[in-house]
Amino acid sequence: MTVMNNNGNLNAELAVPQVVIRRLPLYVRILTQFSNRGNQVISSEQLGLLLHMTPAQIRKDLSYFGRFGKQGRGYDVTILEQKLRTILGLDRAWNAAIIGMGRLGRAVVSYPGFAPEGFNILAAFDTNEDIVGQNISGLQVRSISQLATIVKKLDIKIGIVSVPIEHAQEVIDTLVKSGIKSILNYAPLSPEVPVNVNVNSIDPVLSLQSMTYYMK
Amino acid sequence: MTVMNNNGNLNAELAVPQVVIRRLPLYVRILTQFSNRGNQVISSEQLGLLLHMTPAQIRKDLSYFGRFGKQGRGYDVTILEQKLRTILGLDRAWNAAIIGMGRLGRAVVSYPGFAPEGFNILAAFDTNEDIVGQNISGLQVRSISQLATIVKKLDIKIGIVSVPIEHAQEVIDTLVKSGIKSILNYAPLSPEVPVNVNVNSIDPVLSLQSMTYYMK
DNA sequence: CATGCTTTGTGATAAAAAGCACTCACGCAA
DNA sequence: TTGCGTGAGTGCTTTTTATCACAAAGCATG
Repeated sequence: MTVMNNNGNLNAELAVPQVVIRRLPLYVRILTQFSNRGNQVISSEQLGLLLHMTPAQIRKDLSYFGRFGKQGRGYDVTILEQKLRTILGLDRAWNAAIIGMGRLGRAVVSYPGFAPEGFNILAAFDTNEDIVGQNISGLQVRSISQLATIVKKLDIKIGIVSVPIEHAQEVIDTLVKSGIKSILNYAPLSPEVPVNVNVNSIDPVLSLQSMTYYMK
Repeated sequence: MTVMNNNGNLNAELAVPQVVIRRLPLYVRILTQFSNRGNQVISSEQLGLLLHMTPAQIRKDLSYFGRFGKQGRGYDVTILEQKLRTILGLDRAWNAAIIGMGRLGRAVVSYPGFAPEGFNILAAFDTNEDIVGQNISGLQVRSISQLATIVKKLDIKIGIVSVPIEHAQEVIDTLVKSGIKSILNYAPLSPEVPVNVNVNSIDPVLSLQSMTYYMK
């Protein structure tokens, strides 16, 4: 794709806004459901209805990546799903390691939503020597000192942080040092990471704390 | 506060953007930490450093609610924290009920992050008659048929949904019918709710699925 | 194979959000 | 006191995001 950006530079690949990227998985999910119900074609209007967004936004979002629809008809559900999965890198499996095997960590590894989507937690770590060595949900808990080695050996690309807040930054630093570029963080802080590392935080308390604003 | 909005109408209360509301809990959290370390004053610059955002944005956000700082000095940590807690409605406790006491629900009720922030899960429900009646983490699991009664009796304002996706919409409808206006949803769907009901979804898979885009 | 209906793809426009930069309040020090 | 340095508050500008609206494309139907 050759584009001209607002500085007039040719061939500067137009970056896709992050908001758009964050919506693509929603589209994938709906397409999967829709296809499972036996539908072959879906319009941006139907998608919008299911996702509570305007059809125009969906069409715009998709137009960043190509022309997937047919005028007067809509999108082929299976094809669009496949295209989006490829764009997002969901056409392959990703290996993850989890650090922190306390209550939260145990809940995360036993959550059945990851594996069907191709996210495999292959290794578990902890700093507490009482926990290290235990077998939890089929995972042998290892010492954090082995992190870098195992990350390389098992081709782990994603780090999941489920340690208490006071150890979170330190653990994240260790993950970064071992070459991890993507971190799913369950600890309630805004971690410090290099710009080329991606952190996404799961924080239900923040969600509740903003909802209460509307409850008075 | 008397303001003139962009239609020229007087006395139309300027709505605070939702993005701003979603950032306030972050400020509260940092202020609490900062105060625990014995600091009495914080500048928008320091806050911005800790939260990875520009000082200007923080000042703008706060200016929606009043003038809390002192020029040449910064913000009194304790006072600002208290003001923000009041604005967000965090100066009181909120009662919640959880629906779905499977693996996920058990993990949620045993998560120790809610209570210290004033979110108390006072009741647990399930549809499965094998689970109803059990005592889990000190909560007697009740039948969903009792939801509306208990919501009233215990003054429950928040519903937490941790049922499998196939029951989620139905459970959310039940919550709405029983008068709940705020829902924390752990099921992977975009639920259908009336406009006056607020749903916030916790969805780690979506997070992972957008991170993979940047991992190729 | 024309006609009408539908729905995409996309420039243009509007709305929302973020950031800049300046004024002035405040505190401190001499 | 006065003068200086710092940092809040805010109007204005820029950037980003969302929406509009319409031309063109595809399908169905007769």
